[in-house]
Order: sequence, then C-alpha cells, then structure tokens
Amino acid sequence: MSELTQNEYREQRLVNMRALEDMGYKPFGHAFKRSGRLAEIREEFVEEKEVTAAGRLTTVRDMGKSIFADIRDGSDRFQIYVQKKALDEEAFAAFKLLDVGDHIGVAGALFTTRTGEPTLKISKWDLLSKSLLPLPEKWHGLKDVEARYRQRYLDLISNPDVRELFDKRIAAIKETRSFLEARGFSEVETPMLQSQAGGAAARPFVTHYSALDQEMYMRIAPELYLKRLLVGGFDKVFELNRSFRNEGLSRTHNPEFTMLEIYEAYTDLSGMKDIIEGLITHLAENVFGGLVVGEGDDAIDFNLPWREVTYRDLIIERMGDDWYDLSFEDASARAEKEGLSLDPAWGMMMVTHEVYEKLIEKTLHQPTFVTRFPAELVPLAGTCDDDASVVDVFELVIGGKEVAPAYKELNNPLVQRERLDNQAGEDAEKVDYDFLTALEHGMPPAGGMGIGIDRLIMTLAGVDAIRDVILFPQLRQKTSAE
RNA sequence: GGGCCGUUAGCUCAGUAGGUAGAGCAGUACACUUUUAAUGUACGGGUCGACGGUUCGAUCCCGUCACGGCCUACCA
Repeated sequence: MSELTQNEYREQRLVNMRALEDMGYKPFGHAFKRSGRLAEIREEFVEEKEVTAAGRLTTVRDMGKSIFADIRDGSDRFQIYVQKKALDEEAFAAFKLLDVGDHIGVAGALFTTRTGEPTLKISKWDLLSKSLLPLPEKWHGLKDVEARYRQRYLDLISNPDVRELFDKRIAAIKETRSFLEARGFSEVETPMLQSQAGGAAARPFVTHYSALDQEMYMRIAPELYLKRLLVGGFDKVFELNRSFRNEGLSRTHNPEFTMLEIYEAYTDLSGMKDIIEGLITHLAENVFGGLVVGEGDDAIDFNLPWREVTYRDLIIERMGDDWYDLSFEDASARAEKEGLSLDPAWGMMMVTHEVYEKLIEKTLHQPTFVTRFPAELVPLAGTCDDDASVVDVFELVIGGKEVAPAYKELNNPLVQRERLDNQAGEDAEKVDYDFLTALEHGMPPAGGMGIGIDRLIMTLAGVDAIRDVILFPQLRQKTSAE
C-alpha cells in the first residue's frame, strides 16, 4: 500500500545516493565549516565576498547549464546559483543527482541577481547528509493534523509559521526567566518523582521505584516542595518546569504541561499582582508584538489596569442580587433554569461554583483578577483578614481561561492540617505529613502564584489548541508502527 | 468515557446516485546559462485506513475495529 509507493521514492533516492558514492561523495558525511548561519551570511552580505554555507536543499530550479536552488538552515533560507562553467564537470554532474531534502555544504562568492536576490554562486560543494524520504509538498506544506503532531519535524520544516510560534515560545520562556531573575528570584528544581502527589487535586501518574520497592507519583504540582524551601530560607524562588496529570486530553489539556510557580516571602497578593502584570505585559510587548493581541471582538487588551472583581460580585451580577439570600432549593432551581445540570450531592457552595465555572469564567475575555474565593475551594490559601469564609487569592482569567491563580499562602500549620485532613477524608495516606511538619517549623507569610505556561502562550499567541504550543503533544500510540 | 464527523498517489485535494479513480506539486526522461511555486513535452505512480457483510460486482451501502478532529465529561 502506501509503503510500496513511498518505497519508489526511497528506491530512487538510494539509486541517486549510490551514484554519488561512486563519485566519491560520502552520503552521511561529516562536519563542514561554514562562514556563518544563513541569516548571518545574509546580514553580512558583501558583493563578491567568498563564503561557505550549509543547509538543506529545499527547491531546485534546473535550467540545464544553470541551476538555482534554495538551501535552508535553522536561521534562514538562501539562494545558491550553480553554473556549469563555474565548477568542474564532475561536481556539476553530481549536483544534478541531489534530491530535495539533502544537506549540502557549499563554497563560492556572493552576488546579486538581476531580480535583486542575494545569491551564492558556488565553486565547490559537498554532500553532508542524504535524505532518503521526500519532504511534504513545498507550496501547501503539511496539513494533515495527525502527521503534523506525530512527525513534528516535517511540520517544522514545511510550515514556517509553526517554527515561528515555537521560536516565540522559546523566547517567552527565556524572557520569563530573565524577568524573574532580574527581580531577585532564584530558579530551583524540586522533585518530579514524589512519594505523595500533593499541591493540587488531580489524578497522578503512578510508577514503581524498584530500589526502594515503593509506589511513586509524577508530580501534579511543585507547590509543597517550594513551600518547604520558604521554610528553609529561600525567600524568593520560582520553578519553571513540567507537571503531570493523569486526566483527559482536550484542546486545552495535555497530560504533561509546563507550569511556573513563584513564591515570595513577606509579601502578599499585591506583590503577586505586580509580578504577573509586569511579566505578561513584558512578554506581550517584547515577544508577541504588542499589548493588544488578536483582532475585532476577539482582541485581548493587556493595557493596565486590569479589571478586579470579587467572586461574589460576579455571581450576583450573573444570577441576581438575591442569590446569596436564596434557599438551597430556590438557588438550585435557578441554576437549572440556566441550563446547568447539578450533582445531587452538592451543597450551596458547589452549586454556586458550578455557576462560576460554567456560566461566568468563559465570559471573562479581557484580563480579569477574580478575588475572594470560598475558603473550602482553596485549601492551601490563607483567609482574608476581614472574612474567614473567603480566601485571600486571585485567579487571573484571560480569554475565558484561568491563567494564573495566586494565593496569600496559608502558613498556619494547625489550620493547614485540618484542611488537608478534611479534603483527604478517609484517605489519610494522601496527606503529606512531611509538609505539615515543615510548616510547624515556621513558614514565613508569603504570596505564591502558579502560571500555566502553555495556556499563557496560547493566549498571547492567539491560538486555541494547546498542542500547537507543545512540540510533541500526547497522541495515542499507533499499533501498526514498523 | 459519551455524541457527531473524517481517513482517496510521497504531499495538497477532486471524484464515483455501486461497474476497481483524477488534478497540481513531487518522481523519471528530454530540452533550456539569471530562476525563485522556473518553464515546455512525454512517461511512471493507488489493496480509495483495516477487517467482515450485502451484492453478479464495494473506494462508495451496512457492521466492527484503528487512528485523528470537533463537542462533551474528569483535571480545587
């Protein structure tokens, strides 16, 4: 079937490869000293200058005694000109045996064609690596979404906008690190392999550590270890790395994802707010091209200040001034009238929260800090000074998605123990008692924040699928693999 | 996990109210010394996702499966 015809391409390329070998070329050759990457050669273009360059052959325009072709490296594309009389006969004949996709090294002089294209007229060339399989079509690129994710290398070669988006992701992560380091934060690494998966409520990936003969979990969040570091005297730390959650795949969920968590001692939410506002506007301006992302009604405006509103006010705004005075039955009826299906086990708080998650959050398109969540929902946060039923937190929502929750961290070990015990219920093994012990030694008051980096990049880049910002997103394994 | 949709040449896509399929790019051959989606002429290339069923006959209809997409559910 498809392998058969694909083999015809491969067979032909093997024939070409052997012919080149017979002429003394090494098909999977060697290092090649280049004057610079193609972008540098373009930048430092001087008429007549002798340079060497290397890249992958991407298009060939053969006119008999004269060939124009493009080569590409990780930085740019560049046109080369192969003129029959400019190199020896055998080298010219050998060049015609090349296939699109081959890596070559070339030497020659720069010039400008009559159409104004900077070009390298080659006097020598060498084969650096043979490509045995054809690349996707040059004009339409690779469209098949499955192939794009499974063979991302082809996607990167043939779809320049994909490469550009990943370059932006790389730049955003680099800028995030320098932004935080410039403000005195230290980047740390804490365990991804944990004996207890704490810091969030998600199903973990389970594995087994043979040496200790014990179950281990891939972390679902770094939070509890970062707080141990607060106890240990690291008062400004962050970790920017992967967490893992054994939950469903969707347009906005990948089982491994990149999270940034930041903790600063002796500060509170206002400190976290300054950081997130500064960081996001910095990234928008310096990496993604400006403070307004997208167009028309979808545009997101990152100009400060951002809206700040309490959870309670949002609920009232959506469900009516009297919501919090309603009986449970009346509230449930009103929620169901809005199209929500309610779990009979829920109480008033969960019904209200369902209203927030299903009816309100997705409508918060512009950057919005939602504050003062019910305390039961956020067991690791400290309560507000004026009202112990709500916690001193914000969730930054952008484009209808939760991008960054921040807490005044709970540092009262007695309250923390009670809340974790309550949450774990009968499943007491789930409580990380080592963490509670650390708190008892005294954790400074602190603000903390978690930022889903993949989602932040989606938001800033204006893409709506998480797999478009992850190089190798998770897919089901193909059983027919060779 | 549930619902709906998709899978045709290496790539991008047409198509057949059931009679084993076409185009462009790519490939092969020839021509061509300034092209850039080079051009011109000719040629080759397909188990129409897999397996069953219905039928004289299935890429097309039906069923199962695989993979993917969208929606939905789980992820404080």
